Amino acid sequence: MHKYFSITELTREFGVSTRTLRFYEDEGLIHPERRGRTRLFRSADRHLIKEILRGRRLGFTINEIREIIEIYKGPPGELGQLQLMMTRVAEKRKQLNQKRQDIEDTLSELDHVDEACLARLAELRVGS
Amino acid sequence: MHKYFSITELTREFGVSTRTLRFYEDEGLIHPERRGRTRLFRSADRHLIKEILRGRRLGFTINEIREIIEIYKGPPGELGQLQLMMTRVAEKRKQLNQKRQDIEDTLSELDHVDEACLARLAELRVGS
DNA sequence: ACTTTCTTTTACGTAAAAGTCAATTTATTG
DNA sequence: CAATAAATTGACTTTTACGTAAAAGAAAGT
Repeated sequence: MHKYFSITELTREFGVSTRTLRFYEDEGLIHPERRGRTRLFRSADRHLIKEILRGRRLGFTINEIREIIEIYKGPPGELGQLQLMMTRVAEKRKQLNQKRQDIEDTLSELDHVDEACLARLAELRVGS
Repeated sequence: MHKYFSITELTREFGVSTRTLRFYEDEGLIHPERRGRTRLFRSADRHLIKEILRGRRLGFTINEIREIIEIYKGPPGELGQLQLMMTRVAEKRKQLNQKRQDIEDTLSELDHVDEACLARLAELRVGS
């Protein structure tokens, strides 16, 4: 039952360097345990790394990723904090919707390009 | 019929600095005309800027954006080039689909957070 | 015990994408 | 036409997100 992951295990799984994982720790995004000086990653850390890399693929900065991770930490007890959090969630959702729209637009332009390519191919085959 | 846009007009429209637009020109992404030394942007440039910023929001690098823009320039005549281009289109589509999946995943996690917040709010209102 | 492999810390380096500043030019307008 | 505003280039700086190298401690196989 493999309780811990080593750093290289995770670098191999996710295709990142040890430097990157240590950097994320420095940034306070993950908090692996220690045996002596060696880092021991648990599956919670592993899951967080997934989230981080997902954010990275979407072009979020480390700070934005940090915000998202903070959000995941679950709802706080106090009313004011709750309302603040819901505002933040709405904000992130807005950013994500914008990105989604950007993706749809780009994909549809790629579709046009593809069609144009196919048309040109057909022409070539006929031997224009 | 407003044939040209000035640089500041476009910086205002898109919320970027003049330095940024000049940077994109240096990178060969846009090619505004010149009257003397002053840049004159046409709507084609304006449209390109939109594409660039869209790519930027999605976390593409300048080089990746350049690739996308190259793709938009329309299908080439020669067969080999055509096939190469279709490969590139497929590649970009793959990246975009990954990003879209990332967005869906993140949005659905935000939904969970939101629900948790609402639940907690309800509790508070009852006065737990 | 020896070697190999992993891991650590510390510190400096770097590429990308602009920001900032200074010194000019050019354009506009009262 | 002098003044002011807007635009230019060029050089230097900054921020982000790591890369890389050095030096050394620890673990594991032979």
